[in-house]
Amino acid sequence: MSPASGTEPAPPIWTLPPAPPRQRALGRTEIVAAAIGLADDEGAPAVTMKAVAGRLGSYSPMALYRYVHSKDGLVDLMLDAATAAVPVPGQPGPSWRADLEALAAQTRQMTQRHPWYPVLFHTRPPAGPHMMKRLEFMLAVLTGQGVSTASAMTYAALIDRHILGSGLQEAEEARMSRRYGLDDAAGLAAGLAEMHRLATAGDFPLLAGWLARPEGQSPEEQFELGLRFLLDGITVRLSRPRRQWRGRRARPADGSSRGLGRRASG
Amino acid sequence: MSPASGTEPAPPIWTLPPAPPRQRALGRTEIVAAAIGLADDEGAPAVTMKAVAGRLGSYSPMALYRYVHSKDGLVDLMLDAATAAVPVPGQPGPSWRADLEALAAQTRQMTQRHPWYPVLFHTRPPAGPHMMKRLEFMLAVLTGQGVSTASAMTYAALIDRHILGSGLQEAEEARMSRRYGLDDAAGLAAGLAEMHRLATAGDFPLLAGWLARPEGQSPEEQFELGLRFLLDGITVRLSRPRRQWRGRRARPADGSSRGLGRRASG
DNA sequence: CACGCTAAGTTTATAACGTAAACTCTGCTG
DNA sequence: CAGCAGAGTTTACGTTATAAACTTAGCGTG
Repeated sequence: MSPASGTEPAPPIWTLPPAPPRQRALGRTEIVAAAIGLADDEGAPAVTMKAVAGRLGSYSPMALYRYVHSKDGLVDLMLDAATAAVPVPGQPGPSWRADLEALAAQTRQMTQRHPWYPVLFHTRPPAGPHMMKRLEFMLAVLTGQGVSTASAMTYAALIDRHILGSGLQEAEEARMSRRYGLDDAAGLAAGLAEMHRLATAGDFPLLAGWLARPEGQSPEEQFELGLRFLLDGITVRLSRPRRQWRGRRARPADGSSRGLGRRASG
Repeated sequence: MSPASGTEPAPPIWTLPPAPPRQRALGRTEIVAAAIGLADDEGAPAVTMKAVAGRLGSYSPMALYRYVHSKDGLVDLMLDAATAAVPVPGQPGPSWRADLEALAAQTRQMTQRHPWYPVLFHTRPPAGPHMMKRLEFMLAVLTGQGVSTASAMTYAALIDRHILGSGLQEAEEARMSRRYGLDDAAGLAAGLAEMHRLATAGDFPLLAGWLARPEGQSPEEQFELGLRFLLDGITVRLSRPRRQWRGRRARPADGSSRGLGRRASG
């Protein structure tokens, strides 16, 4: 690199960066933000250590390890950071249903901002602090209506399953749209036509008919409908109290003691 | 390899395999069966081309490519083969609800035999012939009650979302149990205790209380409950017909025409 | 019988991934 | 000034999927 006898003049100093500001540039929050931005832009599989480091400047992939310990650690941080963005009230409000509807809507909006969330969620244990806070709120809302914590756990799990399942499905569709380029009409219609061909070949008239003109509820309507079904079901259970005035004593007959590793957060 | 001047005698011929029966040993079905067995035993990430080839005998990973074209192709075949194992009646029976309950139960049993199924399902487009057959049956059952194909699509999607979501959650728990060795008490309790510590540290009393004695509905009860909620919701919609005597003409006001890439199978 | 074609598998090579271990700076402090 | 610690890089290794070239077995045909 030394210009010992080169014909080129030495490059003017001021064209080079004035000095690498060697003062703890990197940090957990920056790294996680870069990873989230990358996942937002290009999807979950685009999150590689190299790509995240590159997005932060001219860093080597190994530079991240000092801060996030491993890729799984980075994913955990991403998930909890995204969860932190869904607002959770400090206390349940007057209407338990409104509370859960609002939380569900906020969570869904988060998964729409971060389509990778449902994809990565199921690859890691859900033990982040913000996930816990969110779950605690759901439990508070439900136990406030007199059900046991165990039942509240079940209801929360059903709701989160629906939210994440919806997001997962839409994330997959988005992924396929991306694969076939950004112009929908071209490749997407081709894939649809191929499916239609298979459906008619297999003698599936209803499916083929739908594929020929695929109309129906929007993802949004579908989400709302499923959520309504679940909340309606919970309503029935709440209005049929098993013990009078929200009895505090344990109810061992409520459910078997199985399901040790159960989890329910999102 | 020639025993030119070695002191060892030439190995007796009959200790060596008599002759490689070079007559089309491999085939799609064998490969897919091996991959499914591997995934059943060791989980979805254990399915690598090398491992599958090894399970079939002393094959090179590249031997599979002639038959399955790529790993994604192999996964597609695995998914459809597993789907083929859930029995689908040729015609809807007298009770639509019994039909859907039976199909859901059979599907769930399949996902319990193949915990990798929900994991891999969301990585591939659901266009396999047996998936289509299964979906066609659900559509037949529901449209037989007078709803449009579009609405039937929505209901089917909600049910499958619940089935696969349940399986996904349980698959994750199984994965964690495997990671911490097979003896539950040792590592699993430690992980639980760690979560409990975090919950108390974060001031989440309800969650901490539950973690201290984690009891509640079994996964089976949870699944049944969620399914009941969904079917109850669908029941309400069915018993409130929007058109008299299952009108055949299209109902464009049923839902917006959005949701082009929608899919609903399982 | 010799020839060559084709199907079936293997070998080799490449690019990308996560990450352990060793190394190289830089700036501060005793 | 010595050296120490923190920040980042380089190098290296084991995996993964898979393209491309090569090898071998068996069959049919001149």
